[in-house]
Amino acid sequence: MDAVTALAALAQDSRLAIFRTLVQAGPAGLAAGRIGELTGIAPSSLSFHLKELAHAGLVAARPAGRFVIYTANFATMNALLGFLTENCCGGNPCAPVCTPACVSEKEST
Amino acid sequence: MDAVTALAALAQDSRLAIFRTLVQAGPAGLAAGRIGELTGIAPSSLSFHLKELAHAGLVAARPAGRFVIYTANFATMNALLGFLTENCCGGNPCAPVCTPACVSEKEST
DNA sequence: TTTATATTTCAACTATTATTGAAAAATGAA
DNA sequence: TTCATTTTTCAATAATAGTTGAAATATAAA
Repeated sequence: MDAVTALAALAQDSRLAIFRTLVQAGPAGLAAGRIGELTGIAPSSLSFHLKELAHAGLVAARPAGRFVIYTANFATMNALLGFLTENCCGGNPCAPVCTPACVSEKEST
Repeated sequence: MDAVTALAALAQDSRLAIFRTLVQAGPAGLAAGRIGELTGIAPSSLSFHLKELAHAGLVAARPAGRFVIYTANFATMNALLGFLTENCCGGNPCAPVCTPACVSEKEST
């Protein structure tokens, strides 16, 4: 995982909105068009940003008929959170360092 | 907290290295020059990036003699992590949603 | 096959960001 | 006061990113 790539993917209004929408949608995901409705992003722009998120490994695409279903990649998200807080305070007992924040059904193996 | 601002601040090699160094240094923080030594970033560039991080609320500066001590802002960091995972899977029982990853002494009140 | 729907691709434009080196400001020591 | 150290500011340069609208692709329905 490239943390800078993932962070850059999230560091943008449209993409952050898309990603959070998918996190909240859970492992079932949402069709591209539905994401567009929920976020108010134009199709062209939406496609661009979904690709950026996919490139960063933060979302996955799965064709379903003439729809494309996008889902958040919870493993990447958790890895990113872990990376940010890695070895916090030099490992000294400073806090409850608990990282995984969301685990989809498929990834709970 | 503006999440996009914080993410943008972290979405850059030098700044991510600086921030993680400060997270690991804990609440004691580090002088600017020491951060430069540890990360290999030139003074001018370092000053620029520290300001970006401070603007985003991710680090704080504290003068000490002719040094300036920088510290990570753990509250902002935790708020950011929480924002990313907010209402994960629509609130359904999908995972151990535990967010705070690091709490400095001063912020444990 | 024809039509409608869903999504992606492309080109053009505008705006923002990172780096460098030299100089300036602020503080403390001699 | 004079000198050395630490950090910040400034100007110039080079590279990257987001939006829009029209057209293209692909799948499904009539």
